Amino acid sequence: MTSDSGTPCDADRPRPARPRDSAATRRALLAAGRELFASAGYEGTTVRAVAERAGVNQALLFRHFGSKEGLFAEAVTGQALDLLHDGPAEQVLPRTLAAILATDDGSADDVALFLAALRSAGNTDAAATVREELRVAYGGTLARLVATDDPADADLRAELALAWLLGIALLRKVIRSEAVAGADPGTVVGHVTRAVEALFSPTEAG
Amino acid sequence: MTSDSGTPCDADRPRPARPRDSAATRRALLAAGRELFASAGYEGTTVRAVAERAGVNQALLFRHFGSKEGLFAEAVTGQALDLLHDGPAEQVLPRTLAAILATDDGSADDVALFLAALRSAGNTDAAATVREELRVAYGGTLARLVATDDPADADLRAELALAWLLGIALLRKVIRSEAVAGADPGTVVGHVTRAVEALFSPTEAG
DNA sequence: ATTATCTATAGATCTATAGATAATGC
DNA sequence: ATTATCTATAGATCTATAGATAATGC
Repeated sequence: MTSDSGTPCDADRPRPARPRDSAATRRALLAAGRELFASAGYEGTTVRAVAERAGVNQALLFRHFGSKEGLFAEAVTGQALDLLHDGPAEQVLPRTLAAILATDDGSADDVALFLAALRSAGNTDAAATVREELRVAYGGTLARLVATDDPADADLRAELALAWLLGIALLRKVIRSEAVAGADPGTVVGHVTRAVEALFSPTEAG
Repeated sequence: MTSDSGTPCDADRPRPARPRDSAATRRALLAAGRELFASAGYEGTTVRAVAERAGVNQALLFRHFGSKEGLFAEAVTGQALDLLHDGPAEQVLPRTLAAILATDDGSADDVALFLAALRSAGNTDAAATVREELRVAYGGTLARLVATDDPADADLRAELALAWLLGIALLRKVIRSEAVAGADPGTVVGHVTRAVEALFSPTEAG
């Protein structure tokens, strides 16, 4: 039943001969990786899915990044720390929170690092590196906003605030709670800010 | 080099003939599943690893639970809601927090539900069910502690508190932050309680 | 001639099942 | 005779690689 000449069905084009653009291929793989890692985690993302989403042959992923871990590291590391330095340090928390609440599922660029860190089971070295980078950068910035003499206590309170950001991202993106997802972002920021002020202000005892 | 008779090496015992105890096998699989799902998530846990940890043949897992998802559902669902009802509702938050901070890696029984929900990539129906169950049960209990007239706002604030618990569990168990992991549990509970009081108390506007 | 892209497949998992073997209950 | 346990393996992935094919640069 296979006609010898022509065969106009889509299945056996002789290869569409993609435009030769190494840099664009690399960018496409990075973008696709960020999206999929963010939405499905490291283990839930296959290299085939990344390549398909990028519109690129699967073998090119290995040519460019060596391994799945290599792609993960380059795609995610350092990605969303932009948010941390994208304004005054005093407003890191509302700024990050707004980004978490604003992004839709299409391009989760800003919070990709958050979600990838959350959802990657973490047996991977690359995932552990990403999480550590996130923790140190955010924790350090937040710690300077805490009103206390005790450095250890400042670190603790800062990381408790970071934990809240992570948890809210989780509830919003993974658990998809309607209460959080459907709420007015301004209201959420207001509540969280008020509570974090209590967390960061001096305790009555000290 | 293989001796014909005897061969005292461990490798070819004729099968140790495990004690026949269907109920014990089932319990062992459930316990092993809880531990591994909690520490590695759904996708990071293989049925072989569960069976090995349970000291049970891998095929028995399917005999008892039908599938990996079946085991996950039975192992995790309804597991740690005990914590929710294990004392006065007013103290759900410090009680859960104390459990999150107290458990060591060996037997993460009480917070297994939290962690399994966190780390399972969620494409699984069973994982989504677990997360939803957790959200509804905790959210509902916490919402009754919020001082506000607006039900929608009470739900929102309650789930923000739940998000915090999830985030703290994440930072403690997955990211393994030393600041949170090494802190005195009482101190952590104090900080969080103080901030949540601000979150749950009436706003100045309303 | 060099370099990007694609084909085809090796090798290592992992879930799940069919059917053999051994222990208990009657 | 029934039921728990075990062996062995099918079938479907998934990562990674070796080497063929086609497009660009000189």
